[in-house]
Amino acid sequence: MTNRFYVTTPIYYINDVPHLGTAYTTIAADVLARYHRLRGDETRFLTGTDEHGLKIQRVAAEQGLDPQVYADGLSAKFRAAWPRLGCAPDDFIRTTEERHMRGAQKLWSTIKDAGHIYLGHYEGLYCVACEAYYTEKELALTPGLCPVHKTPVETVKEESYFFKLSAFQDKLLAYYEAHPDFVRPAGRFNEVKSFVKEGLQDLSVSRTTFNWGVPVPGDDRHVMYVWFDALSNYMTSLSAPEDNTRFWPAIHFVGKDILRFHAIFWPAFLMAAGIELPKQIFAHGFLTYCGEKMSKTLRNTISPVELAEAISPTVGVDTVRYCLMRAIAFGQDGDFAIKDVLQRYESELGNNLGNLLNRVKPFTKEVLPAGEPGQPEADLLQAVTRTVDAAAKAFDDLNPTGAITIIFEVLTLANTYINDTAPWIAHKKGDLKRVATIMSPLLVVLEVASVLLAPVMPQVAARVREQLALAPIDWSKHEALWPFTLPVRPEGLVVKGGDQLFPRMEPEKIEALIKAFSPPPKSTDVTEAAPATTPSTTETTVTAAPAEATEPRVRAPIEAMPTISYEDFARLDLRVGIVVAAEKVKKKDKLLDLRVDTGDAAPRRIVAGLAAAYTPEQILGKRVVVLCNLAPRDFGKGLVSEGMILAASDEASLKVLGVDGEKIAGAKVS
RNA sequence: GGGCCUAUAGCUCAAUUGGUCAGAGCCCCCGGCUCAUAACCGGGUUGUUCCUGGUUCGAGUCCAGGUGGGCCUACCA
Repeated sequence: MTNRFYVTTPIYYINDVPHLGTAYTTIAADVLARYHRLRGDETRFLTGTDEHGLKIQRVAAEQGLDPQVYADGLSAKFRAAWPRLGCAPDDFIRTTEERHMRGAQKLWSTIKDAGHIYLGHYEGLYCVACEAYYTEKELALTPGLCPVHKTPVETVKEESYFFKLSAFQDKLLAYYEAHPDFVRPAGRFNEVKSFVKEGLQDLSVSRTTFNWGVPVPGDDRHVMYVWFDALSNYMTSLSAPEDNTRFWPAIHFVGKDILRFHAIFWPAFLMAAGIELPKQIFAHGFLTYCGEKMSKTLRNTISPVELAEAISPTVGVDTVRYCLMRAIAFGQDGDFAIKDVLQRYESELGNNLGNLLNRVKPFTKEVLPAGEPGQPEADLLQAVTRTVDAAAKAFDDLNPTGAITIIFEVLTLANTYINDTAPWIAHKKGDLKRVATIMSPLLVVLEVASVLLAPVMPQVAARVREQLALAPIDWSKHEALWPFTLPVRPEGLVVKGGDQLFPRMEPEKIEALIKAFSPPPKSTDVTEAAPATTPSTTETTVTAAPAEATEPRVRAPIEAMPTISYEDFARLDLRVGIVVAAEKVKKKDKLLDLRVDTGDAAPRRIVAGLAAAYTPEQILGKRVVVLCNLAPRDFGKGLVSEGMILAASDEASLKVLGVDGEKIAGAKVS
């Protein structure tokens, strides 16, 4: 029986460029796909691009382009990037392709016919960049602005189709229970489970506010929600141009940020359609680069392709692939640092692997008749056999990091073996038979390593084999390793040799690489904006969100709101208030429970989301501006707020409005 | 607030279901070798396994509580 292996990456949204993060996912998928090909498994590796959505439609319009033309250009960048990183997907799907749109519509119709999609209404504040609605509550700290993008949200009311996600809560939990490896690593699975246990709401799965998407079957006014559209790619790729549905179910590689869509929404869609669920969803960790979070600037600056080409035109790509797989335990967060890459290039790849090949060459110019293997030879061959099994087991367990570690251990053993057997002594004596005996297992080590490392470093593997005069790797099935049989080299075979695989870098080159691929200095535009300020008088306030600080600060365009009359304004009962009591609300991180004297008979209670910006002590006694005739708001447990304290906010902080001088409580504000 | 993950040598990380002196690489020191990319091999130094309790014949591993770091989620008039 043929084993099948179907691995997918997310389809990448084309408003971004291919960067280290997406490269990591894609390379990991490629490594596993290559491994399974070697095993002779029928293998399919899918990646692609997600091209629909309001955001693309708008940007294209701004540039005066047809959205399809715009998408064509960006998608092509992704398609071109992967081969340059040694990745060879079997299919590259685009959500704007006819075959995908047809397939997504078919999935939709199946789910609708089964009664799991219904027509309703959705009203809310929408962020174009997120493709998501926000509740007003979610925007309290940044009124009118998306908390993620800091751009204005838009009030949108639309008719919408809904998916009955709520109906699948129990079925999902039951499925999770029955399939303990459905999501890996286990910790991530726990997160998914607890999210589902907290309750699922029906999901709005269509939009009418734009038309750059897959039309809803039978209702052209609607296009599908991007996630419905996007997730279906894993199936639609299998149906066209030829029938590959036998590959289903897939293993989905995803970043942990989009795990929820893959581990909850997607399985629910599939259940609704009566389709088998994915075999597994593997959430890998996030990378930092040289210890820094992946900010927008970093993403744009640090190009994995350019790094690979700068390291070496021949083995740079494989070096990057190797380091990504080796340095970061697959599934965990990790750091990718240029210094670490150069270190591993020299030490592990150069000294260990490259040098091993090099020191074998002088004794194996031609394969000569060998004598009976002694104990050291037998031991080394034993180790090789064990390595093949152990490495395969690691790869099978989606643990490329472990596989690499195991393979390099046998290389160290081989180096030890040469030291111990000292072939140069026999060589000097002219005992060529002894030399051949010693060399024989070393050639086995290198040959086996060339196959085992091929998934990670296909180019390097090819070069090793070329130098050893071995046939190229058979990517449809490399028979010799599984089950493992000792390779026999024909006597008289001339070993080609060749250049060093990983030539030592000049110190100048190392320095230049470190310089070129170090993270750019952090943006200091905030201080630059105030040139008159000398450093000594600069405030040393600790800003609240260090993660955001690394992002370039782009001032969001202020969208003018509709004009109102004076009468409208006069309806606001605005007064000066004095905070006379303040305490934190228990169990609510951001809420302060305040008593404010607004000139009424008694201080009024106001619950305000200010705790992130003010401690009770800081706010106590402050003169603030209060909107007094706002409808009361109940926070539950008897917490009723009878007004609102005006505050100004930007992405950095939140400050209440004050009053100059000593105005009395209750003074009118207009 | 609810939840998840994580903490092991100077650095990066390992330690099958609780079971022999807690290991490896890098760095550093000493020695060996000279085929090889000043490479290779051997030896050595470094640990309160974050803290406090508990279960057990036995805990890095399990339990409870705490601390640091990361993340998911909720409240935000």
